[in-house]
Amino acid sequence: MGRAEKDPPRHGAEPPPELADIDVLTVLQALSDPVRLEIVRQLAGCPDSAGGLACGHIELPVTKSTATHHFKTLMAAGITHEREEGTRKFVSLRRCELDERFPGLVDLVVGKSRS
Amino acid sequence: MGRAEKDPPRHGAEPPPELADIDVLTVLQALSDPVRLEIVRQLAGCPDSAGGLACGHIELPVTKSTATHHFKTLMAAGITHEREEGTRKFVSLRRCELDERFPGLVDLVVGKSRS
DNA sequence: ATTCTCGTACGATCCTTGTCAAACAATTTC
DNA sequence: GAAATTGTTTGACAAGGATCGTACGAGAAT
Repeated sequence: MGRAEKDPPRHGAEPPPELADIDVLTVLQALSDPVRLEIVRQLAGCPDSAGGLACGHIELPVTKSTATHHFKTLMAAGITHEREEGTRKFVSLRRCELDERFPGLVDLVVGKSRS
Repeated sequence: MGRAEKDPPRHGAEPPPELADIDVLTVLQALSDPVRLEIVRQLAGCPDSAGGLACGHIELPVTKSTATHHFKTLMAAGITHEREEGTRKFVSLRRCELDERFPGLVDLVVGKSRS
């Protein structure tokens, strides 16, 4: 039947929100979970230079379905960006935008504070 | 009878934690609630010069018992400091210490970001 | 084509926690 | 001393959300 849509990702990938549209509370809530904090840390301190880390390469103490949930939460909060490549997915920190919108936040989370 | 203790606050006031002992996660969790965020904002943008705001003067959309719970949470996370005066209690932001331990955090929460 | 890998979707469960109401305790005020 | 003020404590409750297992779907590898 009529395929009106042109090329939507088969899996429900919602449009990445503008960072300006995101309030602090949402970001804080997203970061207030140990697993998600761990994700952000791995994303921040890695050779993400290219296009982020593959989800499967991020080691987490939870199952895959739970990890999916957390990835979704992070992206909905505007913290991460996702890129699909075949059956694999790459997640990356929206570092520049975060640093501009919320100066110091990423450094804080990553643990760049203290001497 | 023997009053061994010298002057313990009748209400269970736990010792204020050292800021260095507090991890980011705890702080983020404490700040990831709309009511507590509102508290911090009122504390940050007020004539708190003296000794903080009286709990009763902080207007919140919750009952007193709920407010007590939030105040406790904030202090346990090292974000606030409390001072008792008679039957009244004054709450204040540990701004200097926070700024040193978590640079930019308070400004972020208060909304000093964006141009 | 069959199988394997990677991630999603759904449903169920369980734990955390934000919330209130009511009873209580301490201090101030009359 | 009695009443009013201020905040705490406790118990109960509901909503949120973190978690898992299973089933599913889409590419990749054989």
